Amino acid sequence: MKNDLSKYKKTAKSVRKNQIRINNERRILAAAVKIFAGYGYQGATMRKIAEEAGLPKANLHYYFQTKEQLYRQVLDGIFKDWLAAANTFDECEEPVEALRRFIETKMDLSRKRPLESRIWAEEILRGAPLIQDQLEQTLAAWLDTRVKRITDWINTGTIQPMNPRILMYMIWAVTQHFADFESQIRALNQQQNLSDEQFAEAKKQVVQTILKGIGALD
Amino acid sequence: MKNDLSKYKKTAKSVRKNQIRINNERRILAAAVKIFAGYGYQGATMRKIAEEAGLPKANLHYYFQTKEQLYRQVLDGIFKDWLAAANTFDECEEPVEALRRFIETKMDLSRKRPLESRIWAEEILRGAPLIQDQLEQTLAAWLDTRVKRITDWINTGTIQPMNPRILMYMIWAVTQHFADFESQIRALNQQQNLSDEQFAEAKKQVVQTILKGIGALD
DNA sequence: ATTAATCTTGACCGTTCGGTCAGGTTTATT
DNA sequence: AATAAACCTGACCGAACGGTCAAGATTAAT
Repeated sequence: MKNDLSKYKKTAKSVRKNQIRINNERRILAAAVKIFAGYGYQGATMRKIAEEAGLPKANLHYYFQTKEQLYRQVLDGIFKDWLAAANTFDECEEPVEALRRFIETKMDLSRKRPLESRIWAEEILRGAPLIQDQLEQTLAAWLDTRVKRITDWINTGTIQPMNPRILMYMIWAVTQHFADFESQIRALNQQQNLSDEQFAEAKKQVVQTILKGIGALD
Repeated sequence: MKNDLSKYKKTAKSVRKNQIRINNERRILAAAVKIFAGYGYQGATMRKIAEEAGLPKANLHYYFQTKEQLYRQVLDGIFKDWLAAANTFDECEEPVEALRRFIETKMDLSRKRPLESRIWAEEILRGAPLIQDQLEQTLAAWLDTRVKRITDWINTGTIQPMNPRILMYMIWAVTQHFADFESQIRALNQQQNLSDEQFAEAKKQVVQTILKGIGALD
């Protein structure tokens, strides 16, 4: 039980004590993101993560009992970031601006955190063995409320009739593509990652195409 | 050299002889597609593939020397199918119809061959270590000629100005999403895969949104 | 019927994997 | 200064991996 956290009561003592733990957990998680993104869950090894973190392998198991637990914490962090970004959808009452902000935020997330996007994508690709619950509950609930909002817009004639779920799938697909398929895009762009200018152009065109595609522009 | 194929000269003899080989290679490749799609390259094991094919593991190594060679052949087959489907882009002179057919064919491919799409996606996700050459050469050349066609349409005022590459990325992203993220879509659809009707609706909306989005409709 | 080529397979091999553990070191508390 | 809690880590373990091989079975050619 050397790893049992329940003994940490909220005293000044434990708060200070936690500094080492917090620090090392952060290092390990950052290394895990890199390695899981680069090799996949099965391809990633505790040794590679330990090397990346600059710690002996046994030390990883002191903070995270198993590889799967470490991976779960990585996934949790990604999901939280994703939800935070996705909630930009609610910042605006007006459909065009709400969708524009949502798409732009998702594009920015793909640009800034491609590793996390790839880890998520691989998990889904493998059938979401570890995150099915989150998908069926948290994500499904998130989607349901946004579908209702879009349905309201349709019913009030603000935007044209469509299936809101399919719209959301399209937005997710396109925005995440720039992170998940980065290596393919690079190969098709003279072996160069998209420059900031190219990415800005892509972002603009994606927003424009989708908004115009659902009849929210013109 | 028990696996050297160079000894097969084009005689009646070798043609008949090959029947067993052809048959077993097909079985193994079909099993490999299932296992690679379900577990990823690293997660797939020769034992699992052997079980799926109903053959002893050593027999796999008789037909395919290494796991990597087997995987390469799977990728080759996928790439050929992909190119064949993609060439529907050229069947029509007129932009709306050409794009519509292309999108629909890609959607059908995602519906009928989701496993292959997932294997391809995972390979790209991992940085395309084995298919970089194909991407940089064959796929880049394919894309270049289609970009030229779209540019012609733009220059003649048939469709509105845009970056054709980004359009193609969007089409790939959206169409492949229905195969690659199938498990996520299922989780958001009452744990049910899209029915034929739902998929047909998605296909229609995807075509409609993209074509309208680039100003090719109305 | 004989021979040769091809195909089949259980048993085995070296390597690497995730994970464990005893015992030492550092840090915090009294 | 003494004690306890937390942290650290080299060495080790059983299991599973990709791959090999010798020897037998099957098929085709003569």
